[in-house]
Amino acid sequence: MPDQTRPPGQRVTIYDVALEADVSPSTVSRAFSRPSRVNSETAERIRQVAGRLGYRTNPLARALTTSRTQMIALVIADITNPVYAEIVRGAQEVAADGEYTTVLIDAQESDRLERAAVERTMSTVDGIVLASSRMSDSAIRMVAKQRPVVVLNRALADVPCVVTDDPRGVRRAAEHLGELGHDHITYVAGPQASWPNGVRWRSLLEAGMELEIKVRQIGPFSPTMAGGERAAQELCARPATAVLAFNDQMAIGIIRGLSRMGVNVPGDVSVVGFDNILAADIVTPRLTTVAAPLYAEGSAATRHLLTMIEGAPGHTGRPMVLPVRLVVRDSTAARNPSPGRARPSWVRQRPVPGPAAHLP
Amino acid sequence: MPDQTRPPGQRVTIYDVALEADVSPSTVSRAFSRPSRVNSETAERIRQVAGRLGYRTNPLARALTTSRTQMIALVIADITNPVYAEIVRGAQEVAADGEYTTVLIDAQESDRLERAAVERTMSTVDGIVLASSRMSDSAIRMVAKQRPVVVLNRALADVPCVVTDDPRGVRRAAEHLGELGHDHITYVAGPQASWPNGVRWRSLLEAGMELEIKVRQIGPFSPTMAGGERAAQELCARPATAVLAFNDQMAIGIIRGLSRMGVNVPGDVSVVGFDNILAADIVTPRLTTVAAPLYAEGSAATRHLLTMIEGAPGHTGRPMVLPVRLVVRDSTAARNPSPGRARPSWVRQRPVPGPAAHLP
DNA sequence: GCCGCGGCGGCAACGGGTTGCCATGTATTG
DNA sequence: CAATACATGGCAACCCGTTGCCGCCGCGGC
Repeated sequence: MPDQTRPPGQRVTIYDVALEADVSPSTVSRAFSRPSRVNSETAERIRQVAGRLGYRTNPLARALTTSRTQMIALVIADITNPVYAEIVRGAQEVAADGEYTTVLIDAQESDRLERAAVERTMSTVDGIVLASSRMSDSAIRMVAKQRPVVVLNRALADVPCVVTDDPRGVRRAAEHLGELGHDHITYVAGPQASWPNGVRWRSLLEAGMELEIKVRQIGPFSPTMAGGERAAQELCARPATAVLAFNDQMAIGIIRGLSRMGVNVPGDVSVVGFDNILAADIVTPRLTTVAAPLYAEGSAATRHLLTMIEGAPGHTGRPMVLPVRLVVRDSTAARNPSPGRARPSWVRQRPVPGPAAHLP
Repeated sequence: MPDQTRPPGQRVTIYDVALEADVSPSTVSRAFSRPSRVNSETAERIRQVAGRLGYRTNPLARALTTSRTQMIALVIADITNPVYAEIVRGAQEVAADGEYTTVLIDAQESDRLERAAVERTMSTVDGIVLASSRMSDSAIRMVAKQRPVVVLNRALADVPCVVTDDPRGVRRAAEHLGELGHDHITYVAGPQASWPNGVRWRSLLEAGMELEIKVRQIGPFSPTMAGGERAAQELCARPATAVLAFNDQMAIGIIRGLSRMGVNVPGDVSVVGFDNILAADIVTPRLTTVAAPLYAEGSAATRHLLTMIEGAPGHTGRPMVLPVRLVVRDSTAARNPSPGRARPSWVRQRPVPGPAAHLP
């Protein structure tokens, strides 16, 4: 009886338990991984002994043969962006329920960093959720070939996807602005590598067509408050009465930038954001925005991933689309009539006509 | 020559490489893990073959013998709280530099959840950073006995700690309010399980003593905007002209709650927060707050952890303390003179005297 | 010519579970 | 009562690297 109270400083293994419970190591193993495969009394006894000895199965050793680590990776574009907090929550909730641990990877808006991190982590996890990936389609497919992958906020053939109904959100925003008398909407673009950015712009184009509202695009800008403030400057050069921003952070930056330059929101310009982050409710004026079901995005994607890991085919047909809704607050208002002037009253510089400029 | 182009669908192992390079598996292993131990030409040849075959060493198998997974865990109290974003950034930066992957765990402000997650993850990681842990001291020590641990935002004997100079921050805030004519400061407490919460209150007590400012405490409240709004209600029952909140989110909630009730900030009440989150700069009025070096906290803690993992003793003497600074913005102002009245002008209810009430 | 030593590579024993297959004993069936 | 099926448990191989130790070889020293 070598291990009376506890083996010295070592970890307790199935061998220790086996010795103590007077069975073979394989039986101990089975008592935990395939309880039906062992007599229930024996199993109970083993569990008792294991509990007494403080045995915990070593996940690495298990993973070595089963190649299942019970870990999934969640890759997000920018942890600094509050939208991801809720997504992470949703994902972790589902993962924890399924006894999975989540490895969070912050890509810092960098294609390169993201690839490197994914590369490094891939072999250690059972599956990957790519939330707002900045990688190329081909890179994603490459990854998907080696591990179960679910892509969030991006549609991609042959890979399971979860997206939000951005076209509908944009449409609702456009309708809202149209009802307020705006006949021209400026889209302030976010990162080109962002898939929703393209969708939102194209949806606006389409909505503009149907609703007979003129649209144009400026940008791209960084999807942050600073990016929004830069956009505000450009907005002065090419004035507008209604702005749809790629996301809330930019929208807030735009409001701040505009205010600093003496432009009144929503008096002179209406601003609509995207995401409905917490801060949208605390800026002045409170931000009208398209709300996405963040938590649901994270949980849906993860749930889907887990079923794939469990062996389900991972239907790659149509992407799963989650509903959005327009939250109307105080940053949008009826268009300033500015009688007798085609351009809003706050224009000081000569408006620059023509299509939007694109930064390199 | 069994594996011409590539073995069917299997992973490439050192055995495949060994066969192809005509050496023994151990030599392949050494070529990667101890290059000096093998002839440089042989090593080069092995590397060539490995490259051609697409060999990647399996981190799990390696971990099994070396018991080093190249992963660390970072446990945070609430991913919804933006302070942690920067901390995570700092930690991940350092970790990535050292070729470590970060497992992020969100404790959701729950002692129980945190313990469970740590328990589950502990055996898979080489070390743990506990940022604002809600666990008990003894639970933390238990964990620290099994793995290298660095604690952030909490001081604890026998465990390496990184903290911010909150006493100094509180002191500066008190001085600032004192200079504005406030002779009474109300501390709005956050979670009791939060270590800094205690420190901040005690520091305020002390500062009040020295500066001859009366202090009291209300709460605890949840460290969120909602918690702040609840606090605002209580503030109406026990009015104050100067408030120090546990953190920025609560401070923002307080401002909103007060505003809604017709109380002017900073006209009637000055509010100071803690952390300097991004939103502090976008509320109206912009929030005066004690700024902590978030990024540095994360990176310092992680750096320390990595040295411990590399075998350094992990000096457990004094905790490492990081400087803070007071950022004065618009939520603090000279005390409303309210001539002829001892209580601020907005008091409608009879003030309740005596020490602060504690919620259970 | 013999000995010692350093460089290099291989053998084999791990690490801690998992699992296919077989042996035993008991229950069921004809 | 024989034959078959099933429930249990053990054996041993395996997952994929890592590493202690040993052997071989060539070289320099005495």
